[in-house]
Amino acid sequence: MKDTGRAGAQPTIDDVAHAAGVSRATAARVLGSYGYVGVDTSKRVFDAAKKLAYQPNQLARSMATGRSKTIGVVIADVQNLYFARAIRAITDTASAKGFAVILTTTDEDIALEREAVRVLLDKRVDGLIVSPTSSIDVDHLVRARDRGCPIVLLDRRVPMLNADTFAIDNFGAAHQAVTSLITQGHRHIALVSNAPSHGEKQYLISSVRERIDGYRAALHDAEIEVLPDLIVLGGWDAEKLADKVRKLYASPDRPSALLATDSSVALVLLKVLREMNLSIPDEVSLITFDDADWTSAVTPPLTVVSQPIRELATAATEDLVARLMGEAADSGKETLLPATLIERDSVSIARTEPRLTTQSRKAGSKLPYSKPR
Amino acid sequence: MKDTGRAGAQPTIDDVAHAAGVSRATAARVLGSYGYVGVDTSKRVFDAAKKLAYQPNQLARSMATGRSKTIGVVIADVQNLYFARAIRAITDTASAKGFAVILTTTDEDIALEREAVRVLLDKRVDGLIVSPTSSIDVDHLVRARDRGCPIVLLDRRVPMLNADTFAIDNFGAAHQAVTSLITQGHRHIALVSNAPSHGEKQYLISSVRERIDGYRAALHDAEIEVLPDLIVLGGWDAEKLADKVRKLYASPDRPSALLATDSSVALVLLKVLREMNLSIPDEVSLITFDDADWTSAVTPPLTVVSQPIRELATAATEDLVARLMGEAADSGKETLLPATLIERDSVSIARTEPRLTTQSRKAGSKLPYSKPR
DNA sequence: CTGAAAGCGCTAACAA
DNA sequence: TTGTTAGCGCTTTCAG
Repeated sequence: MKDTGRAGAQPTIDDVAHAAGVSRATAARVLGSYGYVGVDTSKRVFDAAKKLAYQPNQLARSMATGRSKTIGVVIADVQNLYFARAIRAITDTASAKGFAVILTTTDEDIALEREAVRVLLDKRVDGLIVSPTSSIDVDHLVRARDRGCPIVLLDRRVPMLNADTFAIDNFGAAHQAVTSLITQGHRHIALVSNAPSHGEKQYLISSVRERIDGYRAALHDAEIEVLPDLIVLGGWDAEKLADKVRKLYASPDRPSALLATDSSVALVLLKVLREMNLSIPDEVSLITFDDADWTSAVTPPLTVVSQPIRELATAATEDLVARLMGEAADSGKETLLPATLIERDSVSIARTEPRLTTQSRKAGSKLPYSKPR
Repeated sequence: MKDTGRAGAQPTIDDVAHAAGVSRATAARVLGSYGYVGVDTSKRVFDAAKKLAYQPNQLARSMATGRSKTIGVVIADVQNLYFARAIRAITDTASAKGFAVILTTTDEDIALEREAVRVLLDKRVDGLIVSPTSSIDVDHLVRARDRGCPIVLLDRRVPMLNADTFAIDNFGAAHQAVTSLITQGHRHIALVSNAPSHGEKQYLISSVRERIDGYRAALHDAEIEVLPDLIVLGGWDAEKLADKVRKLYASPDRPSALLATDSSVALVLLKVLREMNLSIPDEVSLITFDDADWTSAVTPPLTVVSQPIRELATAATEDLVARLMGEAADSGKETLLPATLIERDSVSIARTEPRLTTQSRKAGSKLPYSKPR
């Protein structure tokens, strides 16, 4: 049913050896370029290989060497700007180093993350780049590491794991952003995230938790009270997040400034503010993490905390590869690259007049706020 | 340092067999759930496996069965909205079917595409989902298919390959979009793409080519002359594209409407129009392919041609998997899912007055077409 | 410098 | 029902 008398498919190294009139071991040596081989023998083998269009079977090679030249990537969702950029950087640098990338997605679900890691381990990836959903629910990661599968962490920390970690200084970045808002006179600043609110503080994704801490610290440093209601954790359903934000703006003391923990949150904010007819930056100032490509296309262009995503992911991959190549080094190192506050037009000076409440306002001021709905 | 006297790492199926007091074959049977096995033997094996935390080595399994339970994905760039959504759908449905996904990126470079396919073939992926850069430079794909690696195509066609293809009706979608513009009175409509202009028409990515054809046909149907200068192919450098658009708007007969072939082009357009102080939709109407999440966050919200990306990618993956599972069916089938024109606020009625030229204008007449340059 | 042979961990006939 | 035994394609001692 197949073509020639020969078997249906791929020529093996034996075929090449045969065609070149050498032993399999010799063929393997020249094809794998190791050991000593006579120059003319070598040529014969190469020729034979080319003629047969020989493609080494990586599976077999992996089987024999114990290394698959593959790294596993575990992230929440490729559609998220941060991860999209990260993955691009990872595949680029991995393939430059001769590694392929298996991609898995967790949707921030710990069960899916466990499953993903299991699959990756079964496939015998040489190492893992993960952006873990939880910083405490990490037994699967610990086990992976103990089985000899190196792990590097991206964007999020896992203290227990003692793995190399690549991220920005989230605390500092949030602190800086909030401080810049305070400097503009804002005192009623909310932080909005799409991380889920249920559970204890330590269940939060570490980067978000650190941003919250930075936010609190900045307020604290300015002697502004931290109001719990101004920290809104919406969960991953955009519509629910939107509702919470609407509620936030229905209350008498509306924030005059917002800090969004990522660009998809910013999108929700934009939508809600528009539907409530609140103008940026006149009525509400806004800063968001992540400089998505559209942030300067909206009106007004958004002030953002820009993360060096590509650099982080590249560094993470290089670190992992180095480790796989045997360059030991002790793990647990943290690489914190600087984030940049890019000031555009979504932040303005807070009005010096008292904030408007539901019932009254002063001349020269804006529209009365009407409870939506 | 490890547990029992056994070696450093992963327990093998032999270990399990040993621990359960059965032969390797039996252990394999229960673990692989095939063949007949006694119920209590089965239990013993399971227990042993659990106790040893046995993880089957997929590499070995692949080696033995000849199938790797892995599919390769070859696309241009994860950062592109279309591919990000597609990949999400692919990984989701693949993993639901028990397949892992190796991701490669070509950046629309045929050499990289070749390389990617080679790597994937070496890794013995069971099948390929590809969005090929070229519709004629496809020998590597043909070879892959001939080697027995099924291929399904996403977004783009390759006539020579006779592979199952999943896309929208690009011709029809573009035709519809342009027609809707014409209906609003526009007659000077440009199509803007970031596909590279060099080379012959057939070197264009097929989806873009078809959109251009649809654009021409719509104009033709309305008896509007097709001006070559109104088809701008910018290449993948955003800045160069921006320059071409600036040039387009520097000429006396500026288009009153634009069709962008994807959302990243739309972003460039937004930027240029803003910097030239041209307002949408008053001075320029705009429609773009792909309903990126930000399209309704900008001012004004953009009218878009929305593609059912997730559905397409899911269908493609299911098709491939079915094929891998042995469900033959003849290949070459084309699945064209409907795209939707979502009308928002970036299109308005063309002014009936003559368009303004830099120096003068006449009442009621059209602009004379001047051969640019 | 080259060849023979022993695996890597698993599957799949074929026997028992 | 279970065990024996070949491999899958490649790497890698160990002799020669």
